[in-house]
Amino acid sequence: MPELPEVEVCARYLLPLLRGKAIRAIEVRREKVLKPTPPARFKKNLLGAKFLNLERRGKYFLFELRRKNSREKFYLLGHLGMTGKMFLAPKQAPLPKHAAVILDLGANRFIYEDARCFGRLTLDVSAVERLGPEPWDKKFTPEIFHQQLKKSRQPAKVRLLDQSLIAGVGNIYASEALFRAGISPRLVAGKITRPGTTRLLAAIRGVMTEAIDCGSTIPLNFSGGRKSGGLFYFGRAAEALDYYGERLCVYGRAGQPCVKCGATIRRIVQAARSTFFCPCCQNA
DNA sequence: CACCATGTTCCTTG
DNA sequence: CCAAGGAACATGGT
Repeated sequence: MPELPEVEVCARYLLPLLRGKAIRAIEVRREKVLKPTPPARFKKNLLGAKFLNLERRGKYFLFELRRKNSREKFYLLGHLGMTGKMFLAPKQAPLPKHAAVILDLGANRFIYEDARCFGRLTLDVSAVERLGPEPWDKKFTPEIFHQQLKKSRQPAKVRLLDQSLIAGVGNIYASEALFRAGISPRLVAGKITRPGTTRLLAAIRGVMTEAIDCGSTIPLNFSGGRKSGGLFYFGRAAEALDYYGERLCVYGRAGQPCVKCGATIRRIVQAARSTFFCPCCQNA
């Protein structure tokens, strides 16, 4: 479930477990996820390196490492794509079916698993350079947001998915933020009013913050994992949906009554992706 | 079998 | 050159 909040929650979980740990061995089962870094270079660079820090930028992880006998830091970029998971597990635990990369850290293994392999674990960090500001960036004011939106004739929902406009908004939270702001997903981005833009930015920040807070309260563990054996927070387990699904006002709720006005939530397709909204609350 | 899925990149079109 | 649209990527769940 990787949009900005899920990546943030995962980063907070991973950091204390990774910090100070050295990579003793590396197994790459799906070379595709390293792209464009060649597997040989990936291994050569990472083997023996130690994790110093982990930051999140948009939906990306930036792992900071340093090689043995070197003062020079370097970065590893991670992205979960649609189905990626990154977690630590005891060395004796069975590996998940779709383990793509396994890093031996001693007692534990860092496991990146990804059924669809849309994610990445790579030395090519260039993707973050193309990202727009973080939602909470003080310099990203409603005025600047409005200026950017004005240039576009795309529907508001589609515009929000552009990571170069604002980093981290994905298909779920785009619908949720527009609902909270009372803006129709079909409204042309350039026609969003100045007050609407202020509401939208506040709504994006609000839904993201609440999702992070919610995710942080979920007990992360491996033992409860069933088939995947991973963190149930990232899986399809009923518990995850209890925590996660019930917080969403419109996403995945087509045909159900709006929590605010009772009108029927609709599903439409925009840019080949589902959008959910309340036709009554989001008329602007 | 049909359809759906949390994302990004690349190619084409206008 | 730029904005926008759509396909591709690979697999699993319902």
